[in-house]
Amino acid sequence: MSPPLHISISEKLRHQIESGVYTSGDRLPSEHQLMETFSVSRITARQAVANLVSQGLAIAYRGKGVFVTPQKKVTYSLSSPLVFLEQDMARQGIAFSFENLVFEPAAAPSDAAAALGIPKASPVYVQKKLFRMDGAAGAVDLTYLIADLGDRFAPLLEHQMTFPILAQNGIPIDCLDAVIECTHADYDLSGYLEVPLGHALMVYRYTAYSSDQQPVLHGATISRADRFCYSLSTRAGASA
Amino acid sequence: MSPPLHISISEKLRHQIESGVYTSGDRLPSEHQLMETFSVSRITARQAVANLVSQGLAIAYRGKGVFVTPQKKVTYSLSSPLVFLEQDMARQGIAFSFENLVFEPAAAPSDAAAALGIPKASPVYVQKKLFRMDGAAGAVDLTYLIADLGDRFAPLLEHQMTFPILAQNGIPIDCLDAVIECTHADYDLSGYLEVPLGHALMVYRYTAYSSDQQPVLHGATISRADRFCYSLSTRAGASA
DNA sequence: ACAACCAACTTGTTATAACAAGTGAGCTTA
DNA sequence: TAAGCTCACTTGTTATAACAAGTTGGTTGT
Repeated sequence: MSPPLHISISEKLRHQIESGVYTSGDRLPSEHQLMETFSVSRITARQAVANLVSQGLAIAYRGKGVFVTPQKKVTYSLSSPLVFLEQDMARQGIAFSFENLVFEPAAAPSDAAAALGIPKASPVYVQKKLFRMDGAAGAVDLTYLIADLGDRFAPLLEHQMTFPILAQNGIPIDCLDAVIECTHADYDLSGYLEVPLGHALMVYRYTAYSSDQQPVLHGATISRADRFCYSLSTRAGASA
Repeated sequence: MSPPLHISISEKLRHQIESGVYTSGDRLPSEHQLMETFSVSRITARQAVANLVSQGLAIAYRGKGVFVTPQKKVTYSLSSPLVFLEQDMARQGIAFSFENLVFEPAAAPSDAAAALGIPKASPVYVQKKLFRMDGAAGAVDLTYLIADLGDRFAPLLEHQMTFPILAQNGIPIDCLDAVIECTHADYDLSGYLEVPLGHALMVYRYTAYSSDQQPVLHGATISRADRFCYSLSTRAGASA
């Protein structure tokens, strides 16, 4: 009838977080404190905390403690007219910064090649960016299918917004195909994205086409599922 | 340098799943077998399995064992022209069934009321459906903002697809606002959806408008994040 | 004053142990 | 034959214990 102890403790802490006893960034009681407060073993206290961490409500740092994760989500609007992540955040007035990690000619990854309809390992440009906004971090992987990109405006793409730069250079993005899915952080991502292993991630994968229906780039925006959500609208004058 | 034992074991099992040693529905080695195979304690073996379960790669049943979750995801296309879940699955040739749980007049829930722009607790119709497709289950909560729904075609909505029934009765759905986010199963949902506590869920929330821009209904489609994904396209003749 | 060290805290990993509880096969009994 | 029981196996929960490893602040020594 009664739930396991670790669930009860989790729920108690969750309610305290939701009711404001602990707010964004606060330190939760240490495992030792939970042991004494609830008269349980460390395993049980640990499992209670693990429940919160696995759901993204808190994050643990070895040597420091367990801290409440900000609960507010950043909404990325996918509605027409198409805007890239940077633009949409600017429109919403959310502080946004990104850091270029990689920008170089490379052989097309197999998934991007398939999406772009080109042979695997075709020559493309690959860009990797980290972005930060409102305390949350994410990653963007881009695969550009533009032959002479390097000579023309590659340097611009390293430091400026992708879509406007493309448009200014005669390649306006007209439409795209996209998939939104949820995956989990694996060992490849930990550190790179500061996401605990096993944490849920939102992945937004898209293929962008120019106005003549030719594929231009393939992208993946990877973000923490507890900090990001996506919105779309088919209404005429919508701007939510 | 070397990762913790339980991570190594998780990875080994994950690779075995991905390489086909264990496929959809197969039983993984029991905790006792893992203890002997890898010469570790039960805690470590358990933690290795817990990693897989928390990522949705496997699901554990007490008394039976741990079984591989189907990895294939069902894609729900949100592209224009608007189609409801049932229709899109039928179009893709995926076996689909739903079960009506609740259909009754009720006071509008606060979130639906806010989305529909009506006072809280206004009279509405509330419907709850469970659906099954391709081995996955999900739930649909609908809040209808139609005053004389009961007298006209309410019974039809219990057993047939929502959008066509609305259209046939003079209420064609023209456009919608939607948000896609990822949450986690809490105690309310376990059992109801056969989702383990803490499991990631995809939530698709939308407000549907008729052709005269009046809100008609508010809905939420809740599904397992490891079994569902959403796609959209702004291309003209797209049908992916 | 400053650097180095250390002690006390934190979470992370792992072992051993026991009991609870759900499942299923096989045996026993009516 | 059929119902019911038992036993072996499964995962779930919890306790105690020890060490590893990262952080922080205070103390000590130069």
